[in-house]
Amino acid sequence: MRAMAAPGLASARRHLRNEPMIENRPGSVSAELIAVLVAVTAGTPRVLTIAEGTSLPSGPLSPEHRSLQAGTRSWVERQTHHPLGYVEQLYTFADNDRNAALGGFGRAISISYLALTREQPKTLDGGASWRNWYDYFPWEDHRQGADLPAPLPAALRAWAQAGASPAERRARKQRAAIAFGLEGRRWNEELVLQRYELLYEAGLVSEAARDGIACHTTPAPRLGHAMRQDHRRILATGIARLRAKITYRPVVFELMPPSFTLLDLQRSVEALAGQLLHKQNFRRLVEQQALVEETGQMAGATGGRPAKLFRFRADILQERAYAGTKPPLPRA
Amino acid sequence: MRAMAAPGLASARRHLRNEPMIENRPGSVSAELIAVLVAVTAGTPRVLTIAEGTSLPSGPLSPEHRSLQAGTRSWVERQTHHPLGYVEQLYTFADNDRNAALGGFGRAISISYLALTREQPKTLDGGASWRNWYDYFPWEDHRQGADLPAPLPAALRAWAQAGASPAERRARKQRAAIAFGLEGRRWNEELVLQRYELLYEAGLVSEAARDGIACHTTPAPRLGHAMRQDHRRILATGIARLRAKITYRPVVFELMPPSFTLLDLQRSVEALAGQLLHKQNFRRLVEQQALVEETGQMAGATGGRPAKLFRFRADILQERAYAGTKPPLPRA
DNA sequence: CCTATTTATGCTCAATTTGAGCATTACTGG
DNA sequence: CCAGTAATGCTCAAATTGAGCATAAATAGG
Repeated sequence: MRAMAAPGLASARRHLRNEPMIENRPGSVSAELIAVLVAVTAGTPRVLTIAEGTSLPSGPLSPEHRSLQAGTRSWVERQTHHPLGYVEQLYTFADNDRNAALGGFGRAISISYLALTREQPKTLDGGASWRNWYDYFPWEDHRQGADLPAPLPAALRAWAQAGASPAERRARKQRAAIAFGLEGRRWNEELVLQRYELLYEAGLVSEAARDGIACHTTPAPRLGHAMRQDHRRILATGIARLRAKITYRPVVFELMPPSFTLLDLQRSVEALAGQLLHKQNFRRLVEQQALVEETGQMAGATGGRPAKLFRFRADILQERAYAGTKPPLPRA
Repeated sequence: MRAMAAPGLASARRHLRNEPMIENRPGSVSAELIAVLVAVTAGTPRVLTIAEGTSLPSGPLSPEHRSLQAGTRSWVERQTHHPLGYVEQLYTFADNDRNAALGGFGRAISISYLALTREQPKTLDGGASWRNWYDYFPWEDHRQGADLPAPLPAALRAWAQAGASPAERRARKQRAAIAFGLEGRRWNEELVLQRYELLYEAGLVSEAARDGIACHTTPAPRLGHAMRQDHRRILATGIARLRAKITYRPVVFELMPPSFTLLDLQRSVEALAGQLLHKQNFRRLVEQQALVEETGQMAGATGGRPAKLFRFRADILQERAYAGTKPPLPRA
C-alpha cells in the first residue's frame, strides 16, 4: 500500500516544482464546453438545443479562450447574438465511453455551464432551437395538478418489486417515494437529477434502452424526449441547480424583460419551479426584499385590473447577487 | 458575426456524429485532480496538504480511473490509507498561466473535489500533513470574538479609498462591508471565497504580491499562510461549500467518530462554521430532526455531568443525504 | 461531607417567518 | 349596470427561531 502511494504524490510534486511530466502525458484529455442556456418565454422555461432538440450546444475549449467561462460566453454569444447575463459552472464530466467518439484520442472531459438570458427573436443559427424543457421532463411540471404522467406510478412500483432482495426492494421503494413524493411525502422540486437518474436506472427513459438497461414494465414507457449522450442528465443538473438557486439568490431577474408586473415575475418563477405559488405571499416576499421598484407605469390589458410595472433595483440586486438573500424567494 | 458562429456549431455537431476532430486537436488539455480533504480533529477543522502545507494534494487524471470521482477517491485513499466517506465535485479551473509549468503542453485543467474523512493516526505518506484550515484563513474563525485580525479593518479602508473614481470607492466600500460584515451588517460565514478574492485584489495575501498585485497599506499585511498556485482559492471554495452544505445536508456525520456526545457534534459544526452556536437550540434541532439515537452509553470525564453518547441513524441519514433536510442544521 | 465548578439537559417565551384566506379595488366586455 | 378577471391590502394561526432560566449530575478541593 505504501509503495503504491508514491506515484500520485510524486507527480503532484513534479507539478509543484514546475517540471514537465514526461511519462506519456498522463492526464492528457480533450475538453469541450457544454451549455445549458435557459430562457423563460411566455411562462415556459426553454432551453437552447441543437440537432433537432437532441443535443445541448457544445464546442471545444480553444486556446484563445481566456477562461472556461469566457469560452462558454464567447461561443454561446456567437450563436445567439446577444450577451449572457448570468453564467455559472455546473459540473464536469469525464466519460470513458467517449473515447471511441474522439477517434482514440484519450478520454474526453465535458465542462458544463448554466447560463441565463432572454430569448431574442430570429437570432439563432440554423439547427439551433429553443425547446420547452418540460418536453424532456414532463414529470417535472406540477403547475396543473400534481399528477405524475400516467405510466409512472405503476412503472415505479414494478421497478421496486424487481429488486433482487427484500432489502433492495425496500430501498427502491423508499427511494422512489422520496424522489417522487409518494406515500404522503411532499414533492421536492429540487430533486430533478435524482428523479432522472432513478428513471434511467429503471429503464423508463430512452437513453436507458440505448445503454442496454432493462425495464420491468411492458410496453416499456419512454418518458420525455431523449437526448444524445448524457445531455439530458446535464440538463437535469442545470434545472436542479436553477431551482435551488432561485430560492436564495435573485437570478430570476436575468430572465425577465426590463419592466414587468409582479404576476409576470411570479409566472416565471413558477415556470422554473414547476409549481404554483400563493400570489399574495409571493408579492409580500418580493416587496419585503425590496428587490424591485415601481416604474410608475401600468401594464396594458391584463384581463382585469391593470397592474403596476416594476423594474429591478440595480443597487440591491448587486448586493444580493453577491451575498445572497436570507429569506427564500419561492416556497411550496 | 454570423459567419463566426459556424465553427463552434460545426465542431459541436462533429462530436455528435462521432467524427474525430482533425484540426490540431482543439480542446486538448492536461487534466489533474485536486482534493480538498477535510477532517475535524479535537475541534479543529483540518485539511490535508503536501509540500510543507503549501499545496493541496493533486495528481494527474489517469486512463485507468473509471471516473473523475473514482480517480480522486483512489489516489487520496492511497495517500491516507482509509476510505473517503463523502466526495463531491467542487469546481473546475483552467489556468492559462500553467502553460509554462507544463512545458508548453497546452492548457491545464484542474478538477477539484471536496472530500470528508476522519483523521487516522500515522497513515500519511512523507510530506503530507494535516493543517488547521484557519492557518490559511485566520479571519474566518469567529469562535473567540468577532474581531478581525488587527491590520484588516484599516487595510480594507485603504483599499476602498484607493479606488480610481468615487463610484469605485463606494462600490469597494460596500463590497468590503458585505464581505466582512462591517457597518452594522452581520457576518456571513459562507462568503469565504468572496473574502479571499477581495483580499487578493487588495494585495493583502502573499499570492497577490507573487502575482504582481499592488497593496495600498505599508507595510503590506500578508494575512494567513500562502499556498502555491491558486490552491488557497480552491481551499476557500471548499470551505465555503462545506459551510453552506452543513446547513441543509447532514454531512457533518462523515467527520464524526462512530459515537459522540451532542457537544462533540456541536463543536465540530462550530469548527467548520467558525462560529459558536446556542447550545440548547442546537440540541433541539438535532433531536427534532431525529438524525441521531442514543447508544445507551455515557461519555467519560467531560468535566461536568456525563453526557449521553449518540450515534447516527443510518436509515434517516440515507434519506436526508438523498433529499436534504428542510430545517437547517446550524444558524448564527 | 460540603461547596464551588462544570457540563448536560429540560423547558419557557417572545419575535419572526410562513402558509392560507378574506375583502376590496380597478379594469374589460357585454 | 353586471359579470368576470386580476391586482392589491390585510388578517390570522401555525411553525420556526433566537435567547434565556432552571435543574440535574458529575468532579475537584477543602
